Amino acid sequence: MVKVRVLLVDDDALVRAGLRMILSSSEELEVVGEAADGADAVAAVQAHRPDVVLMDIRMPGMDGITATSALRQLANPPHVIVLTTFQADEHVMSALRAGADGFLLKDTAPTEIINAVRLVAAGEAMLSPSVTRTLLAHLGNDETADRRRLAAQRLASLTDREREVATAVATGGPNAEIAASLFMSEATVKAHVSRLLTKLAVTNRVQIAILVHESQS
Amino acid sequence: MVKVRVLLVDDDALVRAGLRMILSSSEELEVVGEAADGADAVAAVQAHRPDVVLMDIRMPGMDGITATSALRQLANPPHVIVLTTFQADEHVMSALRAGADGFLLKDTAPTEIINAVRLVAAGEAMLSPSVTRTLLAHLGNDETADRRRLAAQRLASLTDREREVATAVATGGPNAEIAASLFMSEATVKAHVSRLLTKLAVTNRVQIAILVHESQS
DNA sequence: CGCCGCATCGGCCGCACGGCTGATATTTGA
DNA sequence: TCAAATATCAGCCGTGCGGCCGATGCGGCG
Repeated sequence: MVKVRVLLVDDDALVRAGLRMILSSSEELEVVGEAADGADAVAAVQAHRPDVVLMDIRMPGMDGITATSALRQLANPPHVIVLTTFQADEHVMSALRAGADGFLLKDTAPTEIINAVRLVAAGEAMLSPSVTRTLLAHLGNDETADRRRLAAQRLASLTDREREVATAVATGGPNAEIAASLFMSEATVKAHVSRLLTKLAVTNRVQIAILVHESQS
Repeated sequence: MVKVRVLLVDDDALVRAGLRMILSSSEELEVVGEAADGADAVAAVQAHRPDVVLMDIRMPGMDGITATSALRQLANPPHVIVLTTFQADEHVMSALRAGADGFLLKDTAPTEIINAVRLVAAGEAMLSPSVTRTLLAHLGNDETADRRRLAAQRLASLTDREREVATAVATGGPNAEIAASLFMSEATVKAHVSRLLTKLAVTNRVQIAILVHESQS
């Protein structure tokens, strides 16, 4: 059976040593290299062709997020697990968008880390529970979805024609263009927009556009 | 210590019995009721006020997804874990959008199920690894994400200050307000906006707002 | 029938927007 | 250290935006 090849990326040598200890306790894993920052990581990946990269976020030079993006650009990219102490929400989202297959907090139990590496190597994904929480929140549970519902609700009070004008406004075109696309006079567009502003209780067309876009997010 | 109150929703009595067995092996959990379809589930939730609902997707009558949506509308809604045999991608996404805090496959180990219930009761979230996989795929695959990346890319060519102005423009306020919030003169705001229009290759502030909002979706 | 909501258009007017030109610090980098 | 980029501000000016008033036609409803 071929071992899973792992690369450790962390600016702290102690952390790398600790991880190496943990991972080496599994027969199936093999640490094939280490790197201290993002740039090193890219080079090390090309040199050692690991299956999985354990990546810290906070590093001098190229940070873990950008490094992850860079790695995913490579041919035959490795799977990446982000391993960090904090879970600031933006980090979570940007790491996952950058193409990470895992996001673990450093207080994760050693056996869990090993398990995560094996899963990720097999093409699955693994997140710490609280990270999953953040992800789901961003997906549409909380305020994001509430804002969407609210926007949709306000737009619902409009007539069909008004809503057409609103979506046209949301494309960013000038009134003349909107008039043409909806087969009406520019004066009519202005009349509609005026009514939209009052009905939606906003002060200019930018906010109309925002509402429309929020309702469709 | 107060036990976590659990409600089982599945049209198959055998499955409910099995789950009851599994969960009752934990001291911290207490199955307070069962339901055989979505409508029953809503009624049972109102009757028993569970902390966590284990919800099957495929059920006669109201399915698990709609039931989940319905439950989240309630005051003091319970956490919902979807528990199903298949993991068709649309099911995963719509369940999570409906507000599920967990999504487990029925082949999940009993201890994992118990663990998931405890986590979810504590406000965390828990997904089976392969479900996480699909979720992440949907996060970075979509045309939505492509549009997001494109927008973000265009905004990346801006300077920090310009980006601040852009996000301020995206709030829909007039130039004077933007000037005040960023501690600069209105003339400077106009200068920045003009440069934004050229750099982003758009024709008016509405389109700036759209770009900003797309980049953050 | 008259009333009302909706969609359509026109004109007037003030103001915010956006283009253009040009000027002065400050910071960055070669 | 000097040039380039960036951030700051000013004035001018034309156009689009948005407020306001009013008019017409059309369909539904009591």
